[in-house]
Amino acid sequence: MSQPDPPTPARRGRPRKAGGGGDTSESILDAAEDLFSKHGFYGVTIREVAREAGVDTALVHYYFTAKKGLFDAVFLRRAAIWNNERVDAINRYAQAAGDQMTLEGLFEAFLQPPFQWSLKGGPGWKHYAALVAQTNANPAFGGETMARYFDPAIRRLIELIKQIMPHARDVDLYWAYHNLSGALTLTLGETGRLDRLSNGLCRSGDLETAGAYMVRFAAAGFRAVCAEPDAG
Amino acid sequence: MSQPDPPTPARRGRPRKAGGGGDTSESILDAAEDLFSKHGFYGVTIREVAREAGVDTALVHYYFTAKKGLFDAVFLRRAAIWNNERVDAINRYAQAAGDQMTLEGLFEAFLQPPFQWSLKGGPGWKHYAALVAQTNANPAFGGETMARYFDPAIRRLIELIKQIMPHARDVDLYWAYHNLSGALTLTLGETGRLDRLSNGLCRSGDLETAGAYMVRFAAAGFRAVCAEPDAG
DNA sequence: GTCTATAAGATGATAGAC
DNA sequence: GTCTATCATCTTATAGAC
Repeated sequence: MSQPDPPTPARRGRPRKAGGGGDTSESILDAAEDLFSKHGFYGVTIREVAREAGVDTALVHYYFTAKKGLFDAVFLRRAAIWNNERVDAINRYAQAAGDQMTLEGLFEAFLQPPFQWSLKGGPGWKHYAALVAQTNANPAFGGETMARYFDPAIRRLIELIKQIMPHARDVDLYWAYHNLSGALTLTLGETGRLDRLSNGLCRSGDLETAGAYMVRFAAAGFRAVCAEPDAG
Repeated sequence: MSQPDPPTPARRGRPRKAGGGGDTSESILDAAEDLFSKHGFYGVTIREVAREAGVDTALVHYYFTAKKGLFDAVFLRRAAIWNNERVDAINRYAQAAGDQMTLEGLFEAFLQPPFQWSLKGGPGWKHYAALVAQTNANPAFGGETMARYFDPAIRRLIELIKQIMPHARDVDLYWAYHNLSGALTLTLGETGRLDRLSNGLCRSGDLETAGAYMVRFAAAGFRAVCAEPDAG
């Protein structure tokens, strides 16, 4: 099973006064991504971002003008990659599977990029996944970006589901997706609540397992919800 | 189908300098509940809470000492009612259904209290539902309260599921619940994202519909995930 | 591009009068 | 219980030297 390339695993140690190129703004984005994903927009100060990035406060304003601009930049940086890869993954699967497509296969393809990156793409991708989850659950910030970048990938997913279940109604599909979306959101947040609830039986950081369950759970859910009505 | 009593629909117009009893602290809680549910802990200032409640800033400190204390009080106020009612609802259902229990019936009972209150319990309960959703997705605040009050109800739910599916393994049940929990969380947030994604075909405020889909989706998901393994 | 210095205002919290 | 007044701190943001 081909895994998506882990794109540019984020740098760990950050050089103060980095000698080389102009990657200062990247350091700032990395730090902001980390902090925003953990504490939300209001829970983070520009000073904290600057300190974490090892740069001066004024530089944050120099590159991103305002705090809101910084947040938008963080959210935008990986949005296209994230969603293009999801679209490519399900398209590749559709092409390869032909009329043997299954919901399970489709969902696996759809979920693999975020899960694999969150696992192996470096800390940046993990933080970004948590940020996406948070933004999906409360689109106060990033609502516009969310719609522009994320919706098309979801619509393409629904198109392909319709090839598998031609009888399914759009309403049913959207409500079904809503259930999947919630599960995905909660999972990418990796809150640790499941660990405690299950007395350590499940670990919310175990994304491989989480993904496998989610695929089976959602596939069955979609089938139940989109089933042909009793009579006709 | 008996609906849970909508307990104390929160007062709408708030009397400045309320003549009567000492319900100042309730006004403060109502205002804080509203604001915290929309903007999170850091996104709300004590001044905003005081203004919304029509009281002085100092009174917030008088009653709740600190901002964190205010948040905890908000989260605690309805936690016991919320969860006791969920436990009662599924116990009543189990009693009534006997060995005719179904996953669908059980989930419907489990979901009804929050959904009905969010719909008909007054604005306070709707705000509280959104706050619970937010806290479940990011337990930075309320993690302890979450565990103490919410976990027992979930454990009871899982016990009853085991009566329906005696073969099911605990790991499978917890991971399955995690999927349901995510869907529930996203739904109670009523973010409006589904409205836009579906071009208005679905409204995230339509909790009746959301609940009906969730029951069918989750029941099928649990069955798929907890199915007896192929061989043995 | 990067830093120092600082403006201009908001924030959580408290002391004390009534 | 409620309000006025205020503190000490932290906030975003900018102007300007290097």
